[in-house]
Amino acid sequence: MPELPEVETIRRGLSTLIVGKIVQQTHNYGSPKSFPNTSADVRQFLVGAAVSDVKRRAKALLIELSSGYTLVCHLKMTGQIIVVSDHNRWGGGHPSDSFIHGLPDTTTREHIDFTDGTRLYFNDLRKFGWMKLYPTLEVPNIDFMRKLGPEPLESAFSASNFIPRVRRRNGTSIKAAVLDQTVLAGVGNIYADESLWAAKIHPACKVANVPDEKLKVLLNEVKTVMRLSIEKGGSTDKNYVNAEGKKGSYLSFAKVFRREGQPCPRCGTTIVKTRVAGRGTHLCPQCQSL
DNA sequence: CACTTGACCTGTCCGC
DNA sequence: TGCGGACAGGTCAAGT
Repeated sequence: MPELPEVETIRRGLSTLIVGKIVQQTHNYGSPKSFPNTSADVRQFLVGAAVSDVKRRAKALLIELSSGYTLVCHLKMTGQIIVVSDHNRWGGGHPSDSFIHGLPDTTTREHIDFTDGTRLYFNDLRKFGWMKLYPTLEVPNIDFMRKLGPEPLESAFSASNFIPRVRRRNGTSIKAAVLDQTVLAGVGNIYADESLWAAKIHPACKVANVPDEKLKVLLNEVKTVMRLSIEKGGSTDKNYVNAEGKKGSYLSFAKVFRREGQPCPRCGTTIVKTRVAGRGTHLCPQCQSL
């Protein structure tokens, strides 16, 4: 569920909450793999290191350390990263911050303690997410990173760059192509549906049948939708929260996602939910004809 | 090679 | 009420 806007929201939170803090210890809650303290020789680059920066690439968080290592985190579907300060931990927090008061909970996989008493929780109900240490210089070369397409919000990523990339997937549906992280990075199911609706393209339409002009519109809509969502703190469908444990409000601005049975905001036709590219897909059958 | 489907997990919701 | 099954959707591996 965390897509680009959600991960970017977490990144912004982390950069104010943990940059400059020093790792004191880590604790694993019995999760078998994919966590940094499974190997002592790697863990030495975590404990004692200061957080120097927090970056994002696609849907991955990059927590850079003064040791020359980077903690790379992918939240997949249900991952959360929540930072709790001493202030909250000892009862000074706001009563509405129930996530914070309930931690750790049954979904907690790992926590990292900083020397000032701040604690970072990595929660993941479905255990698809991972957190791994890599030498910072090698991060761009790890398999997951090398295959990624451009960041949609980089101004240099224009239609002239996007169109040939999508055309490599001419044989598949436009939705599958937009979800393909090698075409462009960071779009997931929510923002694929939203941007295809905005561009008036049927998600099941073959890429080959979408004219360049429409692909150009689509890229612009992807950018617009992503920017709005970041502004709204991302989408909370079920369990996404930001680094302070708070929900995002983008879904109240969504036009089709999770709105099956409701009228299309553009033409009033009832929004339907179908299956495209193996995913639940929301669309307006009037605006988005095949 | 290009593309699609299933696996990875666990909680929730729906129908019987 | 309880139970089984479908579903949620990011990414990789396996299958067509």
